[in-house]
Amino acid sequence: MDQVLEFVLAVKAAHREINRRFSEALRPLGITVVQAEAILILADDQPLTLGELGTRLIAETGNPSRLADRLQAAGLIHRQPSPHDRRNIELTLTPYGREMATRIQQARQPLLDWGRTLLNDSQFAAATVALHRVRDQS
Amino acid sequence: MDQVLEFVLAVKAAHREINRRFSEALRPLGITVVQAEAILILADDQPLTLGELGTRLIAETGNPSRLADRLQAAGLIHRQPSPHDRRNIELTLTPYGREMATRIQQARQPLLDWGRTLLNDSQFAAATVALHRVRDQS
DNA sequence: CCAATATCTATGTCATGACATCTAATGATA
DNA sequence: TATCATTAGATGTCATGACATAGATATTGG
Repeated sequence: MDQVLEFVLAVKAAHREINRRFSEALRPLGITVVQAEAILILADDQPLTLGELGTRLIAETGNPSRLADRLQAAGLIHRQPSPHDRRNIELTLTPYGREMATRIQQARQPLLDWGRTLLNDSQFAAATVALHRVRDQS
Repeated sequence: MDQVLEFVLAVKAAHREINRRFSEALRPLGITVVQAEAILILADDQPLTLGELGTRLIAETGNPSRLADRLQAAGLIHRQPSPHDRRNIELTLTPYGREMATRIQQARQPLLDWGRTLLNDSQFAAATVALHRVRDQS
């Protein structure tokens, strides 16, 4: 088969498998993969606006309004209009959200350890560079 | 950042970019990426049951019943219970579906050409092997 | 042959991505 | 200043993935 097509299928399959494993690890926490990613992003850098969060989630279009709805409903984040520009909504973690961030990291660690057994350093570096080419080279 | 995490993010970003470009190329045809993949799979190997199609689409769980609904509603496929085992539904392309397969391949070709400029043969091979590791190495 | 089990598909639900459109708030320009 | 354009977010719609469950059909074991 065409080499490019094989690569594309491999990207798709790897993405699925990664999400499947992460989702499984998160099941005891009662949150989804995307919700976990959002919480970790906020734990690392607060406050963020909805648009900034969307960019970091690599969700290109639209804004994660509804994702924020669910995180807020679950008591994980606060949502507050910025005093400087009331169009901006600033998101911050609640105490429960910060606790959840810790639990997510704990749940994720075995996956990262597993991942590290798959490839050696130079293989990871090469694969990551190759994947970045898809986005960067316009 | 952790090397595994970088790799994971790169997989996600590459997958998004690939889908974005393919979706854009397909817009004139009025079908989605997954619909196009299903049609190409059927064009290559008919008839297929829903389960077999699901496997080839790398959609691990569930079955693409609703995808088939839409393809059928669009006049692209036929859906017929297998005479040997009436639990199986055999999918085949209609003449319109076969014509669509050709148009999809034409729309996809520029993307494959673009893809080939991103990496050389050995880079593609190495990246594909690395990605397969994620699925194969349990 | 019958009952239990397994398999395949359909369907309901939820979260998400992509897209379009709408509103509120801000900024820019005549 | 008044109007228009821009920006951020909210919301509606559709297709999909993941998951659970139900119904129809086959298979298997007694």
